[in-house]
Amino acid sequence: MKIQEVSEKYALSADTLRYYERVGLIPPVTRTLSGIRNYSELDIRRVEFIKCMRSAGLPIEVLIDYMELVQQGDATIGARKDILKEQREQLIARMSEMQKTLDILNHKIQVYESVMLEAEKQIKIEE
Amino acid sequence: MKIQEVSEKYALSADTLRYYERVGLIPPVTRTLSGIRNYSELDIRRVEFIKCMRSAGLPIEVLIDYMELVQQGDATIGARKDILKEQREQLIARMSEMQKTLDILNHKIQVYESVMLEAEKQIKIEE
DNA sequence: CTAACACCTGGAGTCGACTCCAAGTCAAGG
DNA sequence: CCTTGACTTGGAGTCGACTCCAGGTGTTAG
Repeated sequence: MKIQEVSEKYALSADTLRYYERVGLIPPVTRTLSGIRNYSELDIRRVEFIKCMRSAGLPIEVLIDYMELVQQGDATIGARKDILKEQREQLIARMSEMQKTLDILNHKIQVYESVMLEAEKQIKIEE
Repeated sequence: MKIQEVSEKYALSADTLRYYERVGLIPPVTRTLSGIRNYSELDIRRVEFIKCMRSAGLPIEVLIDYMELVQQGDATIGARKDILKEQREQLIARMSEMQKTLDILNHKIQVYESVMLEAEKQIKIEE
């Protein structure tokens, strides 16, 4: 799979895919003889994983550290688990912040809605 | 309430509070005669609201637009509601992305955990 | 009255995460 | 063979959201 296909499939720009590889978020992708990226199944699974983690806001630096450990093999499983657990806690914290905000948004929208209904009634009375 | 107290109470730096005011996220704060910010109840409620919205990732630009409408009075209630509804949709979308990621994190952590348990057993057998 | 410390402003700097560009190479159709 | 369009690299630029700084003013404890 060439870079543009991957880009389209995962809604990540080709520039972003190259950037991810450059900074070590994704290990070097398979290439054709002439040097063009040719994403393998494994490369694509990595892109998918990184996209998912990024979309939840995990910082690039943390993911670089994690992917480095993955490259180093099974001896690093403990360290990897620690990273993921830490990120899970932070993710849960962010989600609960967001839930609070969502509740407030819902409440405000509801208030606006009823204010608008009142205003409409008022107009009807005046008619 | 002086800026430092507000800063401590809401865990926002004094610089950030001034920045929010400068860009219009918060309308000009009450001042003492000598020009020092003296946050009123209302000012503080605004800080609280903005902090909450920002912590859920609502963009500053959107919040500036919203706060501008708030300043313009009741005629803008419809427009405000539209903004909030739009932001609510985006928030829900982000949260569901995060839930997916959380599921994957949980799964990965669980796999690592069982891999580590297996390794331990292996060591026991070898002993 | 002065030292020390919080506050002020305008503007510049930083940081994370891309995003764009120039200048060159490669692949496929006519 | 030549053109056209996708690919390559290294490096610079952008964007959102702060964060810091210099140079000055206000305030309060001793």
